[in-house]
Amino acid sequence: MRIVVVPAERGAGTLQALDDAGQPTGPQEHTDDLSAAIRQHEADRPRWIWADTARIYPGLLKQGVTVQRAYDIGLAEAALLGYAGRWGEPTGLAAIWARAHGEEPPADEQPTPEDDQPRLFDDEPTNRDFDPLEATIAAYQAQREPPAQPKAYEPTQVTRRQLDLMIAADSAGALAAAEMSRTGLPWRADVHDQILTEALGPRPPAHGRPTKLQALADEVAAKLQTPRLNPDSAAEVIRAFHRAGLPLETTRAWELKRLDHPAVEPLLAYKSLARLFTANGWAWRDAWVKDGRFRPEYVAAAVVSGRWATRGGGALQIPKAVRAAVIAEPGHRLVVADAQQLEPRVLAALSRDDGMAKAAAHGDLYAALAEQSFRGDRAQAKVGLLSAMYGGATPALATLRRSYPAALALLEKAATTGESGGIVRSVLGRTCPAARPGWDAGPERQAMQKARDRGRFTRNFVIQASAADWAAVLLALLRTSLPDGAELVFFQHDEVVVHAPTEQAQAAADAVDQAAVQATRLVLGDTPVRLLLSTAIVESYAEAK
DNA sequence: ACAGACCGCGCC
DNA sequence: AAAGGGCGCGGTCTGT
Repeated sequence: MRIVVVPAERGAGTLQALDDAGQPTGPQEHTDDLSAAIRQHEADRPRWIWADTARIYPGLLKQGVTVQRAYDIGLAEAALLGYAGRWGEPTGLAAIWARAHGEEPPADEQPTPEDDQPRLFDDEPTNRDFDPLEATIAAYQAQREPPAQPKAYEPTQVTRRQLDLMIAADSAGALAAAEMSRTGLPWRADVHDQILTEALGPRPPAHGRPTKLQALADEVAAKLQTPRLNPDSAAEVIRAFHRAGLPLETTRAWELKRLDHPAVEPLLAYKSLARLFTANGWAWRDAWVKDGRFRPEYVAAAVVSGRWATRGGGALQIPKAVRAAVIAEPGHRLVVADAQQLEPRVLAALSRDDGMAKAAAHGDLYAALAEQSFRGDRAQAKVGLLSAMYGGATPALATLRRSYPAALALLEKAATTGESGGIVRSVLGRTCPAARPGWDAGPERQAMQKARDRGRFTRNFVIQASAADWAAVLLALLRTSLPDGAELVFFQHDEVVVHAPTEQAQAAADAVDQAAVQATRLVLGDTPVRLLLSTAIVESYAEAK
């Protein structure tokens, strides 16, 4: 069963059931208390169809209402327009929302009548009779039609089933994102404080530097014989090293490491601690940790590759150094599960490269590659393959091309497609943005540079986006299969953390394993490649891996 | 004084 | 071993 939801002001709204064909069935239901109405219907486990989960669901959660299944018209639209090669086109969706709330839609989101391309919102009226429920239903129905194909280029065949799986996973992801933003990641302020104090010294007064940081800054200044040197200023640091007779283009850590100078070691130590202090120090905690939980705002499918983003708190970059502060609450455990070597395994499955699939059929893909082709040199195999997926060049590249021709051909085809302005897709049909007209304009050198840049992007996109497909499906499956009391508290590209009552932790870990098996089958089909998840049941996040 | 570009680094 | 993909954030730098 499907029910369309259109919220109105002050918690009111309208519901309309749809049949399997997407046609309205039964009467419209107007309610002053949308949360209560949804709570009541949720007993039948409908799929809720609405314009924008991120704008509707947090309010429901606040009222204590959770739902199992949703269809997010906005995410579906982004996916379908992208698939049709029409990334970023303005559509009628914002207008539906705005008009439902009595607002004028922003000018840049108003449909452009002179655009003669078929729209997903063909019939959106511009008069005052506008009916947001009708428009929402029309948008949903339009999305059930087969999507248009891009005229210029069709990179891979994707079935409607695959697109629908992507939309379902994105929609479930949006639910999970709202839930996780509300739940938050358990965070022990006292443990965090110990970590900071040990590394930096006691918390300094506002605008002050911690003692250990100041000591390192002084040491760097002394060893470069530059009083009052600001180690945060790249320009000052470079000038100081030049005065010392040492060449330096940038202040990146790897470049500094090549220099033989007594200031290098304290400078690197300063950079590392300064990063901890500014990015995850006391001020960060004041801003983001409340009542024992770190609550960032998660945004599902926000990246063009389908990866999630977060806003605020840098939740996808929690450094290893502070993960010890993530501790399960009393009577609970953290189930930390991460997909090992996800991207190379996805490459092996997508390319159906026999040799690489063989290496990916067991535990350590890089070690197997090393045995097969690199005289046991695992580091060379790993760096070589990662570099090939990112568009770098290593001595290992020639060997990889010879030993794993299908895998390398997939990457190189994606790269050349991008270089010539084409688009590429993930396994479920997530499509990279089209090159803008004139994207490679300019002098030849510059044009070549832009082509190479786009080639590296599309080369990586097919892998990163397909890995994101897999992870999104995994999360969608896991979200509804966790045991009672277990909650998703963190998701980071290829890793999930579940907070569960101790007696349910093993069941939660089993649910993760099952979700991974199912996600592999749904996304990658019949493949010898194993997508391994390591699950650890721990008290502290730092104990995992 | 402020805004936006750029850098560098954390995570994947 | 090379310095390749994606992101968010806090710092400096630059232009107004």
